Amino acid sequence: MEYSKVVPAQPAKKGEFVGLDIEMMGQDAARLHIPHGEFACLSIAYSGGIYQVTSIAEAQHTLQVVKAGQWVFQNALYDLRQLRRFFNISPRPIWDTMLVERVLWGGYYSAFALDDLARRYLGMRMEKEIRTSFERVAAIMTKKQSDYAAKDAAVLLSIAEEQNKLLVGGMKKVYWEIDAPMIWCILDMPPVKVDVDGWTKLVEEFQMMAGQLEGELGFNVMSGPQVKAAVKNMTGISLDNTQGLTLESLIPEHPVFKRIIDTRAYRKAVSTYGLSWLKKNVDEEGLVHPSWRVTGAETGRTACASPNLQQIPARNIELGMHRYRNQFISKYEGGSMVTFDVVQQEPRITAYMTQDETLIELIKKGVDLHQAVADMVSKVLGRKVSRADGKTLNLGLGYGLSAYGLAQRTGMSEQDAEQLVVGYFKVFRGVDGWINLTRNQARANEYVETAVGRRIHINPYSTQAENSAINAPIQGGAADHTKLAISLLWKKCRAAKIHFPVTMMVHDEIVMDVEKGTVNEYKRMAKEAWLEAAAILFPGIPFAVESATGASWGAKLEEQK
DNA sequence: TGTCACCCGAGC
DNA sequence: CGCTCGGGTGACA
Repeated sequence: MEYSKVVPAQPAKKGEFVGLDIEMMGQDAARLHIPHGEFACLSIAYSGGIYQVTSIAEAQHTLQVVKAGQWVFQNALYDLRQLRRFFNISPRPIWDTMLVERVLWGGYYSAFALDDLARRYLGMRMEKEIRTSFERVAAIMTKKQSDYAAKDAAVLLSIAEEQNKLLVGGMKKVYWEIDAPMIWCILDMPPVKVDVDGWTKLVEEFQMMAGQLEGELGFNVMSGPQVKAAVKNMTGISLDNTQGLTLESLIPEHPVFKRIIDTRAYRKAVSTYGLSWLKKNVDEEGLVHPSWRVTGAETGRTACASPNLQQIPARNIELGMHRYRNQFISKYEGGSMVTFDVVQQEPRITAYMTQDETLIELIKKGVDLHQAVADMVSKVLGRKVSRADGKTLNLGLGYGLSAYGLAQRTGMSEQDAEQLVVGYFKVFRGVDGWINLTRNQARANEYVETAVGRRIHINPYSTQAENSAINAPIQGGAADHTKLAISLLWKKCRAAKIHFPVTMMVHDEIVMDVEKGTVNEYKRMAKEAWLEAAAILFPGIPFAVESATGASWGAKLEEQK
């Protein structure tokens, strides 16, 4: 690998690809998303050659030399987050090979690391073990490591050039208008503050309940075999599986089922969300630094890990599990947590995709959708349909709706489920038509698209192909909406020269941590962002958002109680 | 003792 | 019936 150890002199031409890659020494592999470690080098590849600089000052200068180019990173969040520790970098469009690859091949490939891309586009095998060797603490890089880093930058450049031939039409728009701007949003997301004492007390409470209940039951509720044996012994019932839904359907048969379900909830509360959660995820200042992913799911949804803040308990209010959300508080003196969520996001997107007149009419009227669907299906079937069934239908639609699945989820017979589905399609002809059309498209193209053209590949050999074909454009459309809204809000904040307050993104909800006296300004901007994004992506469909303000993230749930 | 498949369940 | 991340269990080396 031929590269020079001096700062490049020749400025990058406007818009030309510039491969950039940094290496850090002595990092902890478990928390790569939290900036730490020693800067080792910045490698750079462009028309002017391949260079490698080993000091922060040279790195800053190098970026100035290539500032006119189109910067290319593999997982830009990592590199930019590190570089921003040392000097300011103005937001600019970034070609992130990993993110572009997800836009191009979401649902087709499942591996998006640099060596996967190198093999895919260049037929090249990369040596993984050198890459991981950077994690070990060492004073200086070996020649081998240095060569490897330089090669990374050159490879990046070549991959970007290949991807550029493919990124066209709707995919180009999705990347530049939705996904790429999210890089800067995530970089600017502040950490989240947790009330460690409150959390600890909660865990102790649940710990006691778990121990007490499990002691009374006398077996380990987390063990499938033990639950099956105990249930057989106590009730004579042979369980196929021990899932919550299965146990729930048996509650009328014997009191043990409810006890198992509740005990499991307490066990979950103290395992996944126990003291180890605090120890692993909260720093000395009570702050949590999660790892957000611009595109975590094949459908385009974001994802979050270490910890995953998109799965903090909220629903089991009966047992008080939602109180975990009360522990997420403002880090400002007198500050507030402001949540904003989209009301019925997926049904609205379904209405846009299907252009079903009946569904659009219901949304325009702003009625209780679950009840309205129940009433209308009830009318065509000539029998009572509950609001709960209406809700199941609305929700199930987003999952690809099948009578089999509906029956599985609700415990109703497959015949009843089939009847409900038939009734639903009689009422919503446009939805029926769109589903058939979309499934045909999936078969013909092996991909489906969201409203703006995000492509999600569908594996025709998967048994779930039919359902995924329906789910993907709806779930993906919702992801488009949320990400676009967040980037619009980020732009508004920059224009107003105020900090970006979004600490969490939970699919159809954002959570902002705002300083005292700024609630109304942020609320106005967030609402505008949600609605502007909806008007861009789904014109003609009215959208509604709801917000709640309080001392914690749980304010919304406390209101609903 | 460590690794892995599997099951389960938290969120949307 | 869709998409995630993460923990516990039990089998196996």
